[in-house]
Amino acid sequence: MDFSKSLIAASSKPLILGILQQGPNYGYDIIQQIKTLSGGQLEWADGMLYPVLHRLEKEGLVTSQWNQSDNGRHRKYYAITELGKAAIHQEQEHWLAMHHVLQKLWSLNSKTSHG
Amino acid sequence: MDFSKSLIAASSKPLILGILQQGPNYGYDIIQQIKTLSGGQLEWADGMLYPVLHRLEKEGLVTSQWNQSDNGRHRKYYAITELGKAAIHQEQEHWLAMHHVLQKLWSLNSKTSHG
DNA sequence: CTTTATACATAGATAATCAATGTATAATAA
DNA sequence: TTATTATACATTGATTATCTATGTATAAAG
Repeated sequence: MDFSKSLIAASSKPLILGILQQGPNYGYDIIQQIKTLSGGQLEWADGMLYPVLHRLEKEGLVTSQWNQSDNGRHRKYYAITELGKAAIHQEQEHWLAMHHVLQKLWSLNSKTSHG
Repeated sequence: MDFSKSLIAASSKPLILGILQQGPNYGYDIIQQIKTLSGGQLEWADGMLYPVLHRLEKEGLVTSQWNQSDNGRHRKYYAITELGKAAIHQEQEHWLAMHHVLQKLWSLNSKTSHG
């Protein structure tokens, strides 16, 4: 689909926080979930995700913890904080507000402009 | 409302192109329209708008033309091109696709997670 | 020992907002 | 004339973000 950088940027925070609201998760699986959720439209590279996770952690919206999986591979599990849950609501409000502005504009333009 | 930079960035292109689809317009008035459309939530500074307009022109999505207004002040009117109209559709598709991904995620999280 | 999948991390190029600043015209007020 | 406010366009510089490329490491399959 080739989404623009800016749209990816605008969605990364609510997307990741939203996934973590379902339970703690680690980077590699978050990428798979994003792909699944979007029906294959969004394919994040790992080099994209980790800097975002580190930023969210720095902002106090998530915490991280190293854990061993069944396989013996080490995984860094991220969990959402209370601050992170509040941020989800804020992100959701902002997104919906912008969505309504765009919808209003699109509805204006879909009407024939004579009358 | 204090929208994030990234959300402003993601909306700037569809917002401006959408406004210009209603007819040619100039920078100062586009800012007023954005404010009106958003119910006062979005207040763009002129230093934000003009670089975006220049970028859109460089991309061939809009054209510009100097005109005198009734007052005698000179205004640069921007008009959307055919390429610009096509870009609107693309922007709209991308926005809606992302919107549906987020909505799916939010609907998952609004359900109680025991069952 | 090679390849593939999993798993995390950083560096550097590129691109974008946005506050601050500058130029200029017209109207209003002293 | 001078000052202020609203209109109108433009650029600079600080900051912030993606995202490709690259690196490290473990485990399984062959």
